[in-house]
Amino acid sequence: MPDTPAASQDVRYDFRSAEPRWQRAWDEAGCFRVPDVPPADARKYYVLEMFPYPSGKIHMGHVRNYTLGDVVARYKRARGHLVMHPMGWDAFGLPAENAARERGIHPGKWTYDNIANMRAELKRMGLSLEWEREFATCDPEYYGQQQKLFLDFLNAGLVERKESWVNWDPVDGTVLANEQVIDGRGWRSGAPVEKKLLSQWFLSITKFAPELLDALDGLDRWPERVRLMQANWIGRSEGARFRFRLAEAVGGIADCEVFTTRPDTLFGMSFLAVAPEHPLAAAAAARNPDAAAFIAECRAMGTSEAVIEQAEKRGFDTGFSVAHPFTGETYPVWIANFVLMEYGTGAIFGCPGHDERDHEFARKYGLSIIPVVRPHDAGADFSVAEAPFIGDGVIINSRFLDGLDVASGKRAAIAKLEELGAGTGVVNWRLRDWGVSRQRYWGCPIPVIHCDDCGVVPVPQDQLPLRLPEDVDFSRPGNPLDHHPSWKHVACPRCAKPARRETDTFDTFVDSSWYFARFCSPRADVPVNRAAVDAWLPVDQYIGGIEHAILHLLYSRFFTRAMRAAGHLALEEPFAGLFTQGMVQHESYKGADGRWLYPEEVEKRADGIAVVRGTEEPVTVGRVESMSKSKRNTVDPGAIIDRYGADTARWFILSDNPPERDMEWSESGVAGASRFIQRLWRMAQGLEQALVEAERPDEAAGHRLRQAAHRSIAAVTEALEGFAFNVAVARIHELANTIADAPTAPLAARREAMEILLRLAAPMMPHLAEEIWSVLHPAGGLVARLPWPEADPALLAVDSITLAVQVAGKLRATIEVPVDATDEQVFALAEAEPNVIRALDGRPIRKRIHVKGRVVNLVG
RNA sequence: GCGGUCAUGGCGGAAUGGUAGACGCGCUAGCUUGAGGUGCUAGUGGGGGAAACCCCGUGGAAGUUCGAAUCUUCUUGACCGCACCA
Repeated sequence: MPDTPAASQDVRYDFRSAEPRWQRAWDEAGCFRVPDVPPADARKYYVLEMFPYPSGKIHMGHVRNYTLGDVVARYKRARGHLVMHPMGWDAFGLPAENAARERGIHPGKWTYDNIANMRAELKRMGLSLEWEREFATCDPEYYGQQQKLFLDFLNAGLVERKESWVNWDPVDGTVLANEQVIDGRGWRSGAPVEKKLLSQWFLSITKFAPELLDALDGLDRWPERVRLMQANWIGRSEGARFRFRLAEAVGGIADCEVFTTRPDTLFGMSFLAVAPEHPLAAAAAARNPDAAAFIAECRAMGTSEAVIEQAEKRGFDTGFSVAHPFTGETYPVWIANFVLMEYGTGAIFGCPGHDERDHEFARKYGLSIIPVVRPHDAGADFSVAEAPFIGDGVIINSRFLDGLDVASGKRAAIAKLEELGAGTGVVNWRLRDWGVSRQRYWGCPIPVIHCDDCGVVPVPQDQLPLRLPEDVDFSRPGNPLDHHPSWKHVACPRCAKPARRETDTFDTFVDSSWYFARFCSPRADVPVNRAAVDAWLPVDQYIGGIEHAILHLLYSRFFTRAMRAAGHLALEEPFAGLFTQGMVQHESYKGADGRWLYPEEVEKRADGIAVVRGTEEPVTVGRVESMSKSKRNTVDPGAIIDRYGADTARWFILSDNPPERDMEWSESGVAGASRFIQRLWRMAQGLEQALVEAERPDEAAGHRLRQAAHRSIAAVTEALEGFAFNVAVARIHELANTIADAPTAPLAARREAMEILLRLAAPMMPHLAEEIWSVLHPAGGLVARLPWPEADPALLAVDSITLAVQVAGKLRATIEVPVDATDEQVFALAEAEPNVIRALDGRPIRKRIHVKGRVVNLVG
């Protein structure tokens, strides 16, 4: 619509006053509140975005994540669902302790101050969140319930205490996660990391390994690649587990068990290798200082250095030997750095002819390489001397296996092993139990007490929550809980003798493994109110970053099953639908001296040259990459909302590209979104007045406008259903263009089209929708309460359509035909088109194709 | 190495096997407005043509089909995940 004089461009939409006003209105009307236990006839819908870590400020990734979730929540609400959309904080973790060490702020104060900041920032986005359900995982009310859950799991036999190898930082006196080990050194202390055997708590996730794998097939609203990543992580493999008898027992060890997926190649064996942590290696070390030195070297390597060393396979010949279960021949036992204690049995038989690692190892140490599988198409020159052969083929040099293919060779070898009582066919899993002990302060205390007489004793239920002490000292390295003067000293609940509290706290992944369930009844004095979780779970749509594709989601799936085993819910899968969003990226900039510059420090001049704002210093524009503080290519959401408003930020972030892909945040893109918001505001001016209709309003144009508006309903609905928010945005742009192009249509039609547009756009730009709606309907309610618009079928019906006419598959013309036109009518029209006649060039038509509503193709 | 995803104008992208490039950004020209981020109109894949139109075009090569961005095979490249998993 061309601007009328009354709606000139000085009419600006004042988002600064409107946005807070509508946020208050939604809040006061309680638009987003739902009961813990919904009415029986309610169509529930649970929308959840991965809750944030309270780092202090929200970033663009949060804006994208929460905007996506909010569109879903608002849309589903309009579709008549009872929508739960809660928010909370993943509030335990190391950064709070770092702040305490570096700046002397208590982790609790640091965390809650950050939460207050970020809550205010999120509220400015106008998200349809139910803040009444908010909690932080560091609230004792939350972690106390987590402690109860842990004790329930302990009772249910899902918790174990066992020794495990950890990355140990000898300077900080703490265990490091793999990602905290950089080049073999502690990320904070810089000290070489050691492998250390510690007694730790484990959750028995492996008990559910088959179920966790099989259930992936049913998660049909999860991205395929996430399911694949989980399947790989769980890592099921079929093979055989069997024993080699040692030629001579050492240190009381008489045999050595191995796991293999290739029992068919057993006759190609040339050595046996064990991990440096294997008992046989220890036995060798006890007799031979050189073996001990080799093992110590492997251990000092740490987990991360192993990556650097991965090319080099190293081994140590123990001098022990084992007997082949089929032939009785003896083979040497090596300690090898490439054998993992954690996988299988920590021991393998080496078959250099048909395994790359074994091949490399055998060549390095001059061990024999025997071919036992020959490719089906092998020529006379077949050899495994240079490279191993991994594929399928015919088994050779293998006595009773000769002539079989690989698959039947495996079966035959396993049958023989079982017959000999040497071993058995097994399924092996890559997944390991989940070690949850962390030697840290800012985490949920593990509620057990160690008593010299009674062993491990659970903290009694009436003493939960077991709170963290407030008075802790961060000036010393190590775990403040451990060196707290009094906290860990307690009487044993069972025998009343002096005992010690567990001073480890939980891995923070534990906190986030059940928060989605807690949201259903966040104030309950049990972990979850059964009626609430039965009604609300599963989460219908979960939205978050792909970086959590494995651990967080797998742990949550495990927790759901563990909670079921403990009787807290009846569910198998926590997240029925999962959407993984892409990252937010930005150009990076460097000044003349190579320093990184923030986007706001850079000015792009009209001549296309970038300079440091206010100077002549040239700026190098770098790659578009994920926003990171180190590269300073970040944009502060708060600043964007200050300048453009929340609706603009939301609209741009949705419009740029499909949400699963990485997006580029660009200044021009935001400016464009802002212009569109202002344009809609201008277009709405005057529509509220009961103006005298323009002379002779164009009823036909009005009808066409109405048809377009009602078709938009179907188009936008389809786009939103498919998470194609960028397409939904495009459809709304089209409708706006159509309205603007119909200035002669009757006011009522233009107003109806505008109202439809607003309601379709409302999930994405909720404030502007309310603002315009309130002008058009001064006494009307909130758009947030309106149902989704419904298209009038009469307006969707069309009486004629445009058909493409092809000649031999090439477009030559378009024709207008009645929708119910017969083939004969369509062909007659098509063949009369001058351009079609010319393209046929006098050739008779050999074939006529008419696909109703789509195309006509004539082949001459 | 194994597994997976993707490839369309200057850019982001759209397209149930049926008019490729919707919509936006950017750009060009004109008109307006007026000095701090405007508004309007027209155009904008490449080539040819005054025009009507024609030819080419969805990383590359082949195939299936009346018809392929879409399906199949091969190939190239980018990205992601796992990675000594026996």
